[in-house]
Amino acid sequence: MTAADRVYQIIRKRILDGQYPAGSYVREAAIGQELELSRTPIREALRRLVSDGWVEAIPHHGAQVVSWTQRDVEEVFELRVLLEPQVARRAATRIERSQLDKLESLAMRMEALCREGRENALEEIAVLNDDYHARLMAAAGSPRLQRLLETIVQVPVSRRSFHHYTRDELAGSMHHHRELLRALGAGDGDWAASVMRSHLLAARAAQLRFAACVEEAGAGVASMSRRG
Amino acid sequence: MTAADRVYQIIRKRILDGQYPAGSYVREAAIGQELELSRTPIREALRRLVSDGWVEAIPHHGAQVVSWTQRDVEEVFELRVLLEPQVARRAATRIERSQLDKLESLAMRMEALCREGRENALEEIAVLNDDYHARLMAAAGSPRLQRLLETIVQVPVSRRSFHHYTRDELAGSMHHHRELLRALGAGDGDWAASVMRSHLLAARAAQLRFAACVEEAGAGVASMSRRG
DNA sequence: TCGAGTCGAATTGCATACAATTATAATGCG
DNA sequence: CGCATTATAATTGTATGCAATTCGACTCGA
Repeated sequence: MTAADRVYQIIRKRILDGQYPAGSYVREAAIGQELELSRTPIREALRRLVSDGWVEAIPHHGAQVVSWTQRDVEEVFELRVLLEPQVARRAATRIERSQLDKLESLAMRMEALCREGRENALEEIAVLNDDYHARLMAAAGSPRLQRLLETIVQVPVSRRSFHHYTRDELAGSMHHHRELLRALGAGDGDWAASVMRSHLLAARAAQLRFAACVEEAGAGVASMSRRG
Repeated sequence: MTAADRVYQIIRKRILDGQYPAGSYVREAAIGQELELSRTPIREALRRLVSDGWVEAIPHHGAQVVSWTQRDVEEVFELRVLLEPQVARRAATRIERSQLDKLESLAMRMEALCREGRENALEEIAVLNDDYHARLMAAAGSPRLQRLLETIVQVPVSRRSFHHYTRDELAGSMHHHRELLRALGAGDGDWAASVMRSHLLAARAAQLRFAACVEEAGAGVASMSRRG
């Protein structure tokens, strides 16, 4: 692995974590100095981040971390609703027993964390959930579909719909994982795709509810500041 | 526009034209010398080509032009059948009169070329066809969907399904363009999506037929060379 | 006081030189 | 004669220096 690869992952992680907030500039010289590297590998990493849609390159001015509007979030959901059911459909006729077992184990661990209801259980569930979807994608056996989704679904943690779920919605999500396993086990692509679609539409609904809530609060704050 | 941008377009064009055949290596030094540039902008262009899936970067060895297998072609069709109907669906409720007129003009010119049946009419039709689809995409108003498709649909000319159409299939394709215009004019997303789907499935069928033909010919040649 | 123009600082874009790595081919050994 | 090993050449990976461009602040004029 080259230095540029490492820098790429470091910067991406910082964007995801919110360490580099939306709208801020990622300076080649600053990062190079911090990581004790020249600007060259930093530049390469930034160009990759540009093509992956994480930052926007403004000629001769810098690399700006992209801002996510509600419209962007909706656009991503629209694409996921198109593509991810296809992942499930393909996986249904291709997945092997061992992979299916692994998915089941992940589902079980998520359910356990869900029941437990600890403090930062959500974060752990999110990690397992990512693993679940990644393995499903691998089972689908379509490198292009995988690449497309990988460039799309990655979203800053602050935007993860997971964190806006009610207790019921979280339980429903766990149920989807289970049902998807049954559909996969039955080799039923239509069923699998349908479950995945429901899974995503549920997530979208939760996100929309959250966005409306934020919108209202924002309006409230705005009007208050206007009054003040 | 920077030098790296120009290099990117030059190399991509050469890959499309078959000037850089699949499997060959694109050397930084060679292109730099030819274009009288240093390796730096060449490198940037190559990295972009890698993320766009045109070449494969082999660490410390070079950038290799990707080879398209029949499986790759099928994968691309599968994705297009998912995504492009959505383009049509979105466009149906968003397109404006002026854009619609422009599409109609393009469709007319393609039909004229088709009737004319000149020697290299196919090439001209292909250009107009690309324009038609690009404008439709613009009318859909989804930058992400556009980016996704742009990175997917570009395919070396030698692979364009257009060139494998029978006369009837070409006429059918023209008819699809017309029907899509009617659907868009009616603002009917379902209709538009359905027409686009047919359009793509027809293209896929033509490509499959062509592939089978090549396969057979290849087998024949192979057996002949075995005999010889 | 406001606006236009100009100058300067900051940042990226590109060229060049060097280091690291890998494939290849020659060579020595079994 | 075949295989492993090593040396070499070719290529990419990285560092550094300079050029080009842009943005912002300051000055000058109305």
